[in-house]
Amino acid sequence: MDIREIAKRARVSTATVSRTINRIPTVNPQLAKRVWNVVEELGYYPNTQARALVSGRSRIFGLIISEITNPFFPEIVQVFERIAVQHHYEIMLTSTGNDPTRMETAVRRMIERRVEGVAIMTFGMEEVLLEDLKLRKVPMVFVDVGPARPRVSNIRIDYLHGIRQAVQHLAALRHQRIAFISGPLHLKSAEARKQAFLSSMAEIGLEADRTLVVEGTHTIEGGIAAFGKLLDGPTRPTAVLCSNDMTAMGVMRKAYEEGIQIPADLSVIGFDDIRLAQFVLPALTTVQMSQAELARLAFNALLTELQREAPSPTGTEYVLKTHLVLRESTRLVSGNGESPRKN
Amino acid sequence: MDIREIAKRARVSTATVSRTINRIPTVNPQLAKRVWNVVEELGYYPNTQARALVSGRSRIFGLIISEITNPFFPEIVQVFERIAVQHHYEIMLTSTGNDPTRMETAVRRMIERRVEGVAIMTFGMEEVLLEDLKLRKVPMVFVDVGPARPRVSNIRIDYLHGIRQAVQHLAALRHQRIAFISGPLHLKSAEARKQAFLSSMAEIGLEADRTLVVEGTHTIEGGIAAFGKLLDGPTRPTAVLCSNDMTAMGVMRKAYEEGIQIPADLSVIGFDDIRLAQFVLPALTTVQMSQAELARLAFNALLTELQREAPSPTGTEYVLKTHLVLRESTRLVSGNGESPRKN
DNA sequence: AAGAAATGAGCAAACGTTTGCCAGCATCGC
DNA sequence: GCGATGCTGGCAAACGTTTGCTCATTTCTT
Repeated sequence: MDIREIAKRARVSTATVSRTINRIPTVNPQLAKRVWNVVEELGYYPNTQARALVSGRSRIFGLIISEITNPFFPEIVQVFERIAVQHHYEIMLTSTGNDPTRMETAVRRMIERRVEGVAIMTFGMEEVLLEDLKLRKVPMVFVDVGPARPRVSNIRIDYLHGIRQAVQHLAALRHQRIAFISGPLHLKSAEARKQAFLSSMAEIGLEADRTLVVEGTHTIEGGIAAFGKLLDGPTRPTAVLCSNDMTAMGVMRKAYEEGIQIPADLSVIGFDDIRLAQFVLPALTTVQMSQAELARLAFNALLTELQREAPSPTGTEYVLKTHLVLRESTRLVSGNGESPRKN
Repeated sequence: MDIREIAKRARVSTATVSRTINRIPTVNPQLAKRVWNVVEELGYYPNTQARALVSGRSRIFGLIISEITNPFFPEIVQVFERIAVQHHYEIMLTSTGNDPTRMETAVRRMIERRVEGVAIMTFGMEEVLLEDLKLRKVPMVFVDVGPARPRVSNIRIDYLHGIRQAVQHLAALRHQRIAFISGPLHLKSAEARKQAFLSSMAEIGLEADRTLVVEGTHTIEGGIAAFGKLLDGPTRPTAVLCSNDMTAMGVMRKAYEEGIQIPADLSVIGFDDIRLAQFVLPALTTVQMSQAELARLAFNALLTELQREAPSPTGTEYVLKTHLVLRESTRLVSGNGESPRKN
């Protein structure tokens, strides 16, 4: 059941049917009515691939994330999808697990489907893999890569704002031995968060003890391991700031196992503010980076680039702010703030 | 840069290029080599929409879930996607939030993209909305709807097995006042779980106190509310079995607020075994329903139906077993098991 | 050695739309 | 009343593939 069938039954040409369906205003309302009736009656749905083929527009955006099972991402997906649908776009989703091979095949599949743009929400991926997309002049949007380039936008996260708030909050609660568990440091974003921590500490005259800065993996397991390392280290922190909420959950888990009470014995702050953060016990004080806003920015970046006639020579940069949200996992440092000895 | 370009440069016909790319064995290896070289050199990627148009196969499966932000679903999506890619399928994902309108537009979009099949992993959706898909003879797979029909498969979840284990586990720990927080009862699957609970109780001669069976919403918030109702009720449970893990997390949250210790004062069991269940504090004893397995079953159901020449008149039914996994949130009933009075 | 069968490659017709161009007709200005 | 000007709607050519046929060439059969 195609457009010709409709045309025949409505006694018009296929051109008119096409124009009717696309709501092109030049068609006589009476004819349009005839067409719509037939469309209705037959339950006709236009074939998107034919449309895409001739119009050269697939109406698909690619969305690359690192792991859908990481609670940080579903919200991004949700919002991105919702906006996409509103704009009559479909989204092609892949989680690459930060595996270059999967990344590569994902890019290939996207090109084959002729995506009109792709959002790479993976927080620091080897850009080499995206060469093919650049070649084909597909608009892209990254988060946290260097300066934007023609046709590729960048969303810069203002880590400093939120992390500085977190550090000062901790300082206000008289914490001095503040630990930081970073993400995997080969990710630019992880490095940036760490730097933000370091400079926030310096700013208020607290020296960041080297042994209190350890690397995690942005996972619960990583948090458990990292906090274990901290506990085994020479000085025990009274507070720990984590590079993401999953890591913080790992810390909480490990603390639970070791009989360390949060927030009585230890304050912990997360990063991201995933929805779960508010339901964890105790609810997690964390630095919010709005996933919804991120998704919105990314989609708009793509759309904007698409309707720009000449690509701006420099590309556009967007900024997303972060800020602290207070909940239950931080408290005034206990005792005199002296280092409790390990047993 | 299309297939004609390749053909010209390799001095063959487009037909040969097409056959080469599709690895049709009748083409002379020498020609094939020439073709591949040009393909390589030019970085040619075939246009999927053109392919789909002429071949009549979109190589897309629809995947409908209720809410991607519900931690139960990402794993399904992940596994489903992975298998799909292996089979050179793309997936078109939508979360409907159980909203009929969104469901409707989702179905429409899927038909327009000419999906070859759709998996409805939504645990009980009004089937009316899928009429259009049935009309077009698109294979479908449901979970927990009635008997399978031609072209639509059904995955039946064997709730009884796991829930019976859970109830007996609780009974073995001397619990008598066992509460049950169901899902929203308009969902068939929620109803089925409740029935499984009731019959499991009956089986071991425990009467299920009516005031101990309350309805939740399959969310944390619902769990909080439901457990609140339980606490306000005439008899306090010593254990509560939840219709999903989110609900259980709500119960844990509320218990935390009320100063009720888990598992010391209250045992709680979840359902689903989402990954988070093992990281919650204390780790949640729960009935596992493997999301990976579910995804696998669904994909295979679709694929099988697709390569069946004549649709089996009856449709196929698959079964997914559930079973209890023991963790930290259950314990021998405290005290004498007598009802502690509310204060 | 000659005809039959098998093999391999090309021609061209689809697939279901959109859209540039043209023609028919009505309207308008004078 | 007649030519010029606008509107509408139709014709047909794309879009980039796949694939049924056909035909030339090679290999087999006897």
